[in-house]
Amino acid sequence: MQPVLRKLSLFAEFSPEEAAAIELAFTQIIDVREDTEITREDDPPDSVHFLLEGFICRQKLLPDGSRQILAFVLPGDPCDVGVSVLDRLDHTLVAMTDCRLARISDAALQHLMSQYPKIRAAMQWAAMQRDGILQEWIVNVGQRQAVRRLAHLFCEVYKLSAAVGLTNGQSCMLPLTQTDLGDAVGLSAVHVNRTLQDLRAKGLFAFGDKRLTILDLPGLERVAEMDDTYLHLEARYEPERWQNSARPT
Amino acid sequence: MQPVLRKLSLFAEFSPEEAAAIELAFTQIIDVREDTEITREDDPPDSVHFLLEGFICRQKLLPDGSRQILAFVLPGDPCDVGVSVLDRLDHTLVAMTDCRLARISDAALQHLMSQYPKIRAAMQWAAMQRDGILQEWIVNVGQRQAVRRLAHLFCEVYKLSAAVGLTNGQSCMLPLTQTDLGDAVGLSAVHVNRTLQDLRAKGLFAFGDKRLTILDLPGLERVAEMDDTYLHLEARYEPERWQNSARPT
DNA sequence: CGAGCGATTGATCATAATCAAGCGATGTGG
DNA sequence: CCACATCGCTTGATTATGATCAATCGCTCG
Repeated sequence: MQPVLRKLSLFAEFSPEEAAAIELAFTQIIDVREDTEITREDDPPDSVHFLLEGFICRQKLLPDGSRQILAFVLPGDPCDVGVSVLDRLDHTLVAMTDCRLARISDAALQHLMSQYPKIRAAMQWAAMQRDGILQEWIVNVGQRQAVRRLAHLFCEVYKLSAAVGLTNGQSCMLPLTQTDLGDAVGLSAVHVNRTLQDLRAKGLFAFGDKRLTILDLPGLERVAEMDDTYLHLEARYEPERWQNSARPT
Repeated sequence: MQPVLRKLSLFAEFSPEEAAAIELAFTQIIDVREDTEITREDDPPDSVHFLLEGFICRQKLLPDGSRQILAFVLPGDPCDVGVSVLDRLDHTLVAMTDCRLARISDAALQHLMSQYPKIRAAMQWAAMQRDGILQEWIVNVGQRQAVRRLAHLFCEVYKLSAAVGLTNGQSCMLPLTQTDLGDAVGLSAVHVNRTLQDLRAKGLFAFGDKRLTILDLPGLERVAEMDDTYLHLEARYEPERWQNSARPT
């Protein structure tokens, strides 16, 4: 199944017509090589990208050269929804692997959503999930200590991957170096290394070869104090809330 | 002017008709007292709130009792847009002062946006600004050291307040204790206290009596390494991108 | 074979947390 | 009206988490 459709299907069950509309909308393909910055300058500013294959980091650089990773983009996720209203982008997208993207014009996306309220609702759900993740990252970096922080990140990535069927057995893609991990959770690479050793010693997971393998998910969740409400993986489309969304109360 | 209209007007100039539509949509008023948790349980789940007066914190509590503040909600800002698609809320809203809110049904909001593309664009702009702020908070908490962190927060609050005319001279509302500040930037209250003393010694601002007074904005911005691109205060509605938004390319 | 990158280790340093106590203002009940 | 409790701010002393600096090792790749 098409990755975007697979992602949105977590929230709503789509009719064949809707599924076809989604598949059709995402036919313009762009391939990007590993380590490329995916800026939008070279691209019409009235379009939006979705990731089909690969792994992307949203990140920001500071004047002193340090880097903060803001989010991971997994296949099926939008890269830059909504940015067309903006004057200037405030972050960078970096391909951590070779990636395949779908480009869609803003107008086409608007059209898709106005034709199919269910698709609009699903896109909104995806945006809410993204916001929830951003918020949880603030919590992670602001409150948790190193071990918990990394464990939490691993839980999150694994659960998101598993939800859209991107796992092989107990493992999922995580093409990051220890330095990258540090930039994601606000720790130095050295400390990440030592913290990973602590965690590995507990036999909760294995991390290497660009993959994360979960050995003991409940154990990892306990260490992470994971409460996955914020991923909203159980949210489902409730038509009665949406079918009359074009009329006021 | 109505706070929501004032906020959205940062992005787009509204016709009298559009302005009237906005004013009309936000007529159902709810008053909330200081220190109240604004949950949505007592309220229809198909509605959304906007803050008209007061100051609200979005926050999350951890199992060990620690708290992370995720965002500030200023007059004119939406409190909970989009949550109607969710199964469960993943954070709490707390009124830091007595507040006045406007409630609007999801359907009415959808109607407003479908009638007026400019209003839809402005709402999307507000959402993008919110996301940008969330991202910058991750950077703040993840990368910056204490002095910079607090300075950055102060710059942000002041600039956002100033943009919507919520400043008196050089001062704006900031009804937080030092403990609250700590929970916002991921520092202990003790360390906030000491850091504030450092900053005060530089004569950049004054903070007390629930207000923040800026004495030297350029100086404060320098300390904060503030780059306010992420607030997108210069973004403006470009009709050519939106007027045909209902048709595909 | 040499260069470069990522992982690893050790040693030292620094930022910020924690613990503990005191102070001043405010508010409340006797 | 006073005694007392509470809250927020402040200060000092100590601790700890994590950063920084520096070096080594293994691996891949040109």
